[in-house]
Amino acid sequence: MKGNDNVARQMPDKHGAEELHHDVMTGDGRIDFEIIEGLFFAYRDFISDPDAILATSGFGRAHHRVVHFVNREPGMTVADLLDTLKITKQSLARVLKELIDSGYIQQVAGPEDRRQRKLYPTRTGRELALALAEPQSRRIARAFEDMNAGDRRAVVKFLAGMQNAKSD
Amino acid sequence: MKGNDNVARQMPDKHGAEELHHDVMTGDGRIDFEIIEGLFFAYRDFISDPDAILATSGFGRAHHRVVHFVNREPGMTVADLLDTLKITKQSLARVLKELIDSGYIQQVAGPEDRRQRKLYPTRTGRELALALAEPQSRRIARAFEDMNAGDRRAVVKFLAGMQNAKSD
DNA sequence: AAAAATATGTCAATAATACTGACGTATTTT
DNA sequence: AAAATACGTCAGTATTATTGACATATTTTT
Repeated sequence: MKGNDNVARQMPDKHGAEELHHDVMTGDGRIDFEIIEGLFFAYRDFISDPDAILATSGFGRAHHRVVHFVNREPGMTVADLLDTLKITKQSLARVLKELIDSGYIQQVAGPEDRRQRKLYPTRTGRELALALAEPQSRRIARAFEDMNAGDRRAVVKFLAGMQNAKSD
Repeated sequence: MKGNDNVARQMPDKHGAEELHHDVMTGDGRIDFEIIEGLFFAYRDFISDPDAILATSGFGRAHHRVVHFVNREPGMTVADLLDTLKITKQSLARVLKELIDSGYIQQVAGPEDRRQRKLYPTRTGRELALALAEPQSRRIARAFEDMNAGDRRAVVKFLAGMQNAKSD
């Protein structure tokens, strides 16, 4: 009973007079599709660079994010990381454990508060983070190629403006 | 045998003289961390708006992307969609089927090539796409609030420059 | 007309990332 | 001593994605 019981061939208009939209959705100019789609495609391609590198080492995007932020803020705690990534403790657990077991990150008990695990990158962890950031940075440089300093400031301001207000 | 065999407490520096980086990764100024991180946070918060709406209707991000692009280009085929989303046919299949079964999208056999399934949004599908786009657009408008037309052009150009070259 | 290519669908198995809820342990604060 | 905190872990589940193989309808090529 396999195969292609291709509904469309039998009934191109199944529910009879169901109204279909053949016109492009414009939102009457009230929706900024240019930016919405620009962000989607930009981000899709932006993360494809590190994805290709990660695929060879058996890691995924979650590992990338962890190794990135630990390198950017050495000594950050697990709680800091959870807050930055906005994921749950359980989601982070496996990824972080794998990075520690593979020698990319190490934990050190907090000097004041010994309940905390302060996270630090090893030399290899630093190298990985840089290797992942490099193609992304090249892509960014290419995008800014013939733009001026004001243009760059506009982009930085825009990206900041897109973010939720910091809670702390 | 449960519980917390907290490695960090026993051996804060497990591999002995393993070098840890306590310094912030700067990339010697060769890596554009400001934009890399700006993009990450901006995108993370940008997709959190529709996520909240989708959660109530039992759909996920994949459904969002499909319903969005079908609305933006009614009559697109399955192949078009695969090319836009850069996912596999199998990944798309379930999501598309659910949207069709729920009455958000309909298929019509291609008038010239009857192998093709041309995809069209129903009225409900159009409404969903607009409802999802609205908070995103509001966020974008807020980000552009006190920026001028040139700033906006810079952002558009930047987002375009971040994308891979079109293959066709 | 037969063969090949194309567009799509489907089955099976699997992986990565994420979630909720509950509970355990070490440590610090009250 | 009790409560709160930081972290880890177990169990179960959901979503999104993957690869590979194969089926069907249709169109194009030979």
